[in-house]
Amino acid sequence: MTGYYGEHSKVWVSVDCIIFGFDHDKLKLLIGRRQMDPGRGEWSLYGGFVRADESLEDAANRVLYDLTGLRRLYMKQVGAFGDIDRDPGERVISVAYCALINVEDYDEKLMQEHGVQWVPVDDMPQLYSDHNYMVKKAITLLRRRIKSEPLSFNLLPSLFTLTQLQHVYEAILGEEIDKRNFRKRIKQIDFIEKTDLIDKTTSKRGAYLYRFNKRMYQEEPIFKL
Amino acid sequence: MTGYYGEHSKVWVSVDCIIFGFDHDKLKLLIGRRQMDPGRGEWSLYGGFVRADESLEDAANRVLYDLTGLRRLYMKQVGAFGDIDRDPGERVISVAYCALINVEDYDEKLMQEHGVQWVPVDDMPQLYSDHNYMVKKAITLLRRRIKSEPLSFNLLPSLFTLTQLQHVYEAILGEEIDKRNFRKRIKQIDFIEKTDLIDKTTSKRGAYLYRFNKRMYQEEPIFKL
DNA sequence: CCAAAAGTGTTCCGTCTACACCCATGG
DNA sequence: CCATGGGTGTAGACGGAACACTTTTGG
Repeated sequence: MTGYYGEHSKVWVSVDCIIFGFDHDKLKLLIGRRQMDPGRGEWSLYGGFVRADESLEDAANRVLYDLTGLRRLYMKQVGAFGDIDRDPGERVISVAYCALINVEDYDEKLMQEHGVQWVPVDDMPQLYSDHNYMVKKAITLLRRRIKSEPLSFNLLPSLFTLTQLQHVYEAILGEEIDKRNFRKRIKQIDFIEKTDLIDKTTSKRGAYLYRFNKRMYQEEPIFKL
Repeated sequence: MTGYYGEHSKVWVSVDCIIFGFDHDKLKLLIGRRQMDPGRGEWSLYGGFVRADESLEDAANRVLYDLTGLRRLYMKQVGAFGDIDRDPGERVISVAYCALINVEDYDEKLMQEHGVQWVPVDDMPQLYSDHNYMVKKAITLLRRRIKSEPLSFNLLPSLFTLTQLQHVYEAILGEEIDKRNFRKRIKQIDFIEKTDLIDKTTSKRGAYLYRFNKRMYQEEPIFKL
């Protein structure tokens, strides 16, 4: 290696994935027991080192795919975390990514293989290193973004009821929303389409199923809830 | 080094500083000619490598201090940039930080020593590597933040007129603001204090000077413009 | 027949926006 | 005395928040 920057010291760089799901009306986080030293056995986000031949996004996607078997998930960078002692073993700089997935898409078997599980975000254990801080930042980001970006659909099946959608907003924002006002606003959004399908799993009467029309949104990507 | 993570490859990590100033009613960016290979002579943000004994924030502060001689500047992380080929020399991951400074605080001599200068953000040259992209992200971030955080004062002297303040908002948001509506809103904010000093440099009549009371803001850090 | 979730409008209030003229002063 | 930037108020539009009852149906 006849590099330009040889005199400077290199560091390890990892990516950590903050994976949110939505289940039983709660926002949940996917964590597992750390399988390597240092910190073996502690609750931790799922992560991995960045390889020489991949970008940060690629690394995050690889880690996500490895864990979930899913591709093209919604993903956003939360930030870089670089305190010297953040990792108890070595100096490691980590770039955190936040991903949203529909829990139904996640195969239970894979989950057990990797030893990870869903925990409610408002009842989270202590995590390895600065992972709690990363999660906190990710949630702050989510709360800001959900009002101006159609994120919520990534947490739901492709067909969903308005009640479900409202619960997603309530879970992320951490506050109750008036049903009538909520539905009024949703009706004005033309890329949230009502189907004539009815879901009877949650009530006797049944509720109409809706769908997020991504194409239509992309033609005019304006969203304001 | 008997490390835990020995088998993984390390990478270079740098910080790049996106330094904004406000002058002549325009938002400006501090850039210079790159003094090292590769890319020597190209316009570039000011940056440096992260050392083994400093956090990312420390590194950014060191670079900022080295360049400006100023400490405790307003600074926010913009994000980590890690495309494989982003640096034409080697694989370098860079963490960008956005800083706001009052151009009057910046010694002209230091500026010349480092060969940097202020350029208007809406008339920026092509920059080294992905620096234009970083700047674009930083501006997007600024625009969002300026509505909910009292950032603008970092770009102004400690005493400023309401016209100056309005021009900061206009420069960052890129749109004109109605003078009367603007001043009405400012009056409701109690941590923006009117002094009985008058600035006569910009008009014959003179304009009252105002001051940002940081203490008062921190007691009740709510800001909404 | 009743429990449980789905669905539906109106009123009020506060906030944002548009808009034009007088003031003070230095040169 | 006039050119220049500083400073002020009001009316109408709009959007957000509060609020309660009817419908459907499986068990």
